[in-house]
Order: sequence, then structure tokens, then C-alpha cells
Amino acid sequence: MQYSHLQDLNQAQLRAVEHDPNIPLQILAGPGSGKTKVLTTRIAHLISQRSIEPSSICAVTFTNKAANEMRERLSKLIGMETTSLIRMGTFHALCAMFLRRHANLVKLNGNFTVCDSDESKKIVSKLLKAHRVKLATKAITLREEAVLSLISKAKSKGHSPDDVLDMLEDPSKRRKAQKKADIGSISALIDQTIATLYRDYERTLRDNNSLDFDDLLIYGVRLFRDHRKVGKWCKHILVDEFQDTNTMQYELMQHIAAANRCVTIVGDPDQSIYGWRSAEVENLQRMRQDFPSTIQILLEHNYRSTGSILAASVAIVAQDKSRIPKTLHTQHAIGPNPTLQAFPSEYEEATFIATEIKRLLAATGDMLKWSDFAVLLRYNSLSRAIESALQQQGIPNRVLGGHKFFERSEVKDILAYMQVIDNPQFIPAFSRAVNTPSRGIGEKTISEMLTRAATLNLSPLEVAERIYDEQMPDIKPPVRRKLKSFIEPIKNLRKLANNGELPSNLIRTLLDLIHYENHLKKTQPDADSRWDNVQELINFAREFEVNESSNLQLPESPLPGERVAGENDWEDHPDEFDHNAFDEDGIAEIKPGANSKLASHRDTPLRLFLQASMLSTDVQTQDSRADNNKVTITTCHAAKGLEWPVVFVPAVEKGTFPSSRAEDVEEERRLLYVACTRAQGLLYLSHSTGRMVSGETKPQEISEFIWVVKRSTPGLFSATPPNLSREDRTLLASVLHRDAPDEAKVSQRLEEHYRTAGQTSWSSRPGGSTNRYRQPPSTSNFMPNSDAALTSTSYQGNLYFGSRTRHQPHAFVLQRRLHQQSHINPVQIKYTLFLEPHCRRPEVPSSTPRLGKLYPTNRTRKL
DNA sequence: CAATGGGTGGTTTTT
DNA sequence: CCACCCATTG
Repeated sequence: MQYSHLQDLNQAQLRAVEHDPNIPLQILAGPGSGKTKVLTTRIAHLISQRSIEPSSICAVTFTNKAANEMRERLSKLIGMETTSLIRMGTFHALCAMFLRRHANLVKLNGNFTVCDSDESKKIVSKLLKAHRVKLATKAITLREEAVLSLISKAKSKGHSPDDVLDMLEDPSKRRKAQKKADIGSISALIDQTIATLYRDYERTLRDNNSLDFDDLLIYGVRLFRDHRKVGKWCKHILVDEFQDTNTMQYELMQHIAAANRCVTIVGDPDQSIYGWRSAEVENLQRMRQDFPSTIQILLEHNYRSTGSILAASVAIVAQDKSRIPKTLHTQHAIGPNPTLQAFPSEYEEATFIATEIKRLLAATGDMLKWSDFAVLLRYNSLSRAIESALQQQGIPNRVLGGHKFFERSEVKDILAYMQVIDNPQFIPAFSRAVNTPSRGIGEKTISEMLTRAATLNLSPLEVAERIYDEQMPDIKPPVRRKLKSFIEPIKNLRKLANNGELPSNLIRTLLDLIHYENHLKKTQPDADSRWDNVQELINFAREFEVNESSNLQLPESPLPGERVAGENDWEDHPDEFDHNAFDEDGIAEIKPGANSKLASHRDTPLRLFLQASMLSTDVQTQDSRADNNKVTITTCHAAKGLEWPVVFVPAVEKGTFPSSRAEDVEEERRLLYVACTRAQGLLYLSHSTGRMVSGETKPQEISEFIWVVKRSTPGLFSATPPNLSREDRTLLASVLHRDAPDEAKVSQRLEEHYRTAGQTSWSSRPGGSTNRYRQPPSTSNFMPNSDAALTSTSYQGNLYFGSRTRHQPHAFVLQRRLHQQSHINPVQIKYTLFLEPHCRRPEVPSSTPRLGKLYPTNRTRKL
């Protein structure tokens, strides 16, 4: 490795990079201490100085995004080709790819489908119905999410359904708290029910040839634990965000590292924010026990933030009494204090953020751009007011997270077809696809098919096919003919898929065969944007194909879904292979020779694509690729590991920070710490004294996290935004490693800003009351005036102000939706008006009908 | 039996 | 603004 890469490391970082690979290493890295840099440089070091094969290195990240970033950074250090050999990804993705390859070793089928939480929820919901009556008599209602979360917790700890049931039956094994509860009491009934649900849920998943996220880890542990060969390739494993690993992930690390026990982990207990997902900070301690020679290196030098941001952040987290005190230094100057402001409502708060962003652009003479700003929220639904305000002021923005791309119904429709083709046993996909678009196959018919499938031990798809092929009697209300438009496309696509057709082409063919675009137009008001999403899915597939196929040409490629160690190992050392490990169910005959053939059958591009789809959370849209100069709105959780020059954290209020549902208050405090430490140059905390909570404006108090700090150390925050003096600008530039802005430009932009502010920003108009936005003078507003454009034919229609979907962010444009239902009387027209409080005077395209009057509302209102 | 529309209630955080 | 439940209609 070139000297230059090591040159700009500090001493601690350098020690971490060059640390003896054979001695387990814990790097405890505070925020902004360059941990990713250390991790990547260490990997480069291992390869170039310690002669470790890239393909023997396993790098585990917490999210796909982090994996991609690491891949990018490494590419710059050691080149794309070498980088692509490293086995990199999330624990889930790594498990998934090894499980595909070695499915038979843990009695799975290679074509298992990864079940997402939506489908899990539906499964639980179905199972829950059987218990509902019994529970209702005791006035208990169990919500699916609650059940699922308990199941997930059990699974993350490695408790099987039997373990849980045993614990219930044998009171001596119970925890004390549970012991107190009388047997037969309500809580015992709940426990019993949940244990049963857990068992049935697992059974259902297996019947569906499916694994949920937790299963990927559980089966991964089994695979690596019971079949040492599978992990033999690993000479060094590096784990990022170690403080957020759960028990299963810890064990995975152990078993993958088993052969050489060469481990590097990076973590920061102060940033552990995933306890609710069964992450255990204790894993840091546990590692030191399990790997007794572990060395700790502390990275305490923060390169990211100004002194005042760091001081405020540390003051927040230091309130945690159980925290192990740690130091963090910064080389940067103090800089302007973080701002702490109160607003009367979320709208003023949001409006302030929007105008402040504009002001900062001006005040820095455009040294800052839109993408330098982030708004970090405790939860996604807080984004509405922010999005709305940014839209209002024409600030480009993007919401990260939120409802995920892959959870959108149009995307799920397409994926369901793909899943059915790949894994006909996966019932959720079958049930969805079989009647999309509507074929007149309803609930009853589907459940009849499912029952037949269960009793005959066939996949539901086979049942449908047999009915269609007349190999099986039809169902009472004849359904055979209706199945034609389902079975024919499936047969077609299946053939293509088995011949290794590219997923993108499969999707295109599918869209054609089932006339999906038509279906959207007929059924969805926002068909255009939904169709865009479908196109985006094709783009995702294309991108995937390009990346994947280039990797496939490499003999030992590491990317998710890629052919990995197992196969080559078997061929290299066939005698070493443990044949007993195979299960008894007939697949046992697989020999190294036969395997490659089978493998080629297994790893259809479709399957790899589906796996990637299920494991990736978000997708880069065409839009964001073309123009990513946008303000980021996202959750504090999703912001982990990222940084921005300017960060806003709104809603720092009781009930939000900490969340009223949070179990662990200290974790919430750390979450706020994580959010604050994302900021490089400027940090704005704000709270509102009133906030709309489920339709009702409720008074809000400032978060105790801040209140306590503010009281004990008053000087940490400033009550007004920084005026951004020349000195501030220079500091900002130095923190960001940018050139200081041109002074003439600053004054020119500022002048321009204040000249136009009054016009563009209606919030700054004088004389408004708090609720002026929610009760606008009705005369100055609009409402559809039906007739003009709408008279001619007969239809039902909806009019929307601002379909505020993330993938089509053109809010406040009037959209018209027409239902062609010619039998309906022409005069019968219905409108729905979605009007956000911010939407005062929407731009109405001239092509749409003129509007009469508006009924003041802050909610949906029908006319 | 299926489709559709209307009404309603409810949202932490994520692989 | 979704997902879900219900009533009505085809």
C-alpha cells in the first residue's frame, strides 16, 4: 500500500490499521473519528502488507448502504477488481448467499424466498385469527406487530419455539418476573398464545419454503457452526457497528472466524441504538471473554464537527449515568453554538428550517448547496410537515427511508410474480399474483386452492395449473377459465427464467403479458407515478445484472448471490468434504461433480435478483441519480454513519425524544447523540410547543434530554441562529475542507435573499396568527368547480391537491383521476381534497377546471 | 362470490 | 395516506 494512505492517519488510527491480524482487535471509535477510513485502510493493509487474499477477507457492515460506501472507498484504495473479491455485505446478505449455496446442509431448499416483514405480518395475522375468540373472552387483543416483535426477539436470542414452550411448561426455568404471574392468568395465556403462534409461524415459513430476516441469521449460524468447511475460506473477519450486533450475529462472527480467530471489530457503545432490535452492546465485553487476547484501540479524535457541536453532543450523552466516560477531542475551532429554538407549531418549525436553509445558502455565498443539509427525525411520519415546507419554498429534497421502494404495492405485485416463478411454494406471492390484475378470483377461491395444496402436498401454483390443465376438478364457481390469464404468463415466464433470462426482461415480458400498465391506469389514481416505480424496478434489475454479470466472469467473486468458497473448496479438496453432513432426504447424493450442474440451476439470475430485492431497503431512483443535490430528510437511525455540513433535528420534545413507546430511555438519549454528531458545521435543535398528534393539536414540552443540559450548562446552545459572520464562514469552510466563500458573492446573495424572502416565503409575512395556515380565508382559495372540463362523459373522479408521494414529489399540483364507469350518471362526481395545512394557494394547471371555493380544512375533506 | 367505494383508525426506529 | 372493515352492487 502506498505510503500516502497511511500518512494522513493519526497515531491511534495507524496502530489500528497495522495491528497484528492474528490478535483480535476492538477499535472503539467515537463519532467522526475516521472509523471507516481505518477499516478500509486496514483491509488494504491486510491485503498488501500481510498477504491475505482479498477473497479470504470478510467485511460485515450494518446496512447495504454502508457496504456500498465501503466498497467505493476500497475501490479507490486497492482498485475495483481486488475490492470485488472481498466478501462484503450485511450479516443477512452474507448468510443468504451462503445458504443458497449450501442449503442442503441445513435442510433447506436453495430456492427459498426471503420473507419480508409485510408478509410475516400477514402470516401472523392469519394465525392470530384462530386465537382471537379465545383471547376476546379475556378482553385481550394482540396486535400482529407485537407478536412479531416478540417472536423476533426470541429468534434473535436463539430461542426456538420449543425452547419457549419448555420455558412456559417448566416454571423453574422461568424468569422471576414471570414466576409471579399465576398460571392460567392473563399473562400466562398471552405467553402461551405467543409461544404457539411462534411455533405455527415457523411451521408456516418452512411450508412456504421461506426464511424471514431472523431465519437468515439462525440458519447461517447453523451452517457455519455445523459445517466448518463452509467458513474455511475466511482468514480475517471485520465487523463494523459492532455495538449493534445481536446474539445471532455475534455467534455468526464467532463461527466464521472459527478457523483463524482473526477478528477486527469497530464499535462505539455510545452509538448503540438498536437495542429494540435485540442488539446487545454486551457483545463488546463478550468478545473480550471469548477472545481473551483481544486488544482495544481507542479512536478519540473527532475530525468531523466543530468544538461547540461536539461539546453539546457530549453533554447530551454524558447524562447517561451508566455510560463509561470517554473523551473526544477535536482539532476544529469552537464555532457557532448549536441553535436551540422553540416554535408554536410544527408548521412554523418546518417553515423556519426551509427559510434558514435558503438563508444559509445565501449567507455562505453558495458555498453550501442543498445536499449539504439534512433534517433528522425521530420517526418517519414527522417528515410530512418538513417535506411540505420545503416543497412550498421550492427546495429540492428527498426522503430516505419512509415506505420503502420494495414495499410499494406496484413493486410487490411484480415481485410476487417473480417469486411465484422461482418458488411456487411461497403462498404470499401466489395469493397476491393470482388475482392481480383482478381476474375474479377471490378470497374463497384462493383459500380453496390453498387447502387443496395443503392436503395434496402440492404447491398452490401446481393446484392452479392442474385445475387449468383439467387434471383436477374445477372449483364450485368455475374458475378454470379465469386462471388462463394467470397460468399462461406464468408458464411462459418460467420457461424463460429457467433458461436464465435476465430479470429485467422477465419483468418487461410480464408487464406485457398481464397488461399491467393498463391495470394501473384503471385502478390507481396516481398510475403514472406507480408506473414510474415499475420502471425503476426494471432499472434496479438492469443495474443488478450489469454488476452481477461482470462479477460472474471472475472465478472467485464475492458479491451477494455470487458463487463463493464452497464449491471451489469441494473441487480443490474433495476428500475433505464431510459427506455425512448431508441430510437424509435424498439430496444427500449431491457430489462435488453434480453440484456444479445443480448450482447453475439454482443460481438463476432471477433468484439472485429476488434476493437482492428482498435484502435491499432502498433503491437509487433515476431522479436521484440525475440530480442528487437535494436536502436529505431521514430518521436518526438511518443517519448513523453519515454526516452533513448542516443538520436540523426538529421535534426534540417529550414523547418524541424519548419516544413515548421507548423501552430504554438511555438508548433514546444516545439516538439524539448520534443525530447531533452527524453535523459538521452547524446544528439546529428545535421543538414545538404544540404538535398535531393524530388529528389533534397537543401541547408539547421540550425534551428532558435537552432541558437538563440547558439548565446545567446554559452556554452550550444559542437561542438564535448564527449570523454567520466572516469568521464563522471561514471556520465552516475549514471544517468542510472547502474554499472560503467570496465576500462579494456573500453580500450579493444575502441582499438578493432578503429582497425576495418576503415574496417567496409567505411565512415571513407580518401579522399572521398561529393558525392562519389552518384556517385560510376561504375566498382566496380554490375548490373544484365541477362542470367545465368534467361534464362530457360519465365517470367518478377524485381530485387531489398534492399527492405527496416520495417518488413523485410534485406536491400541490392538482391531479385528476377518472374512473371510467360509463353506467354511472354523468352528474355524479365526487372529489377528494387532500390539503396540507401548508398548502395555501396551490398552483393549478390551466388545463384543470377552475375552482370555486375552499372549505377550510387541515384534513381530508369530501364534497 | 367478487369488486368497489366509503369510512375509519392509526404510524418508532430496520435487516 | 396506507391498510382494514363494512355495505352495496354486479
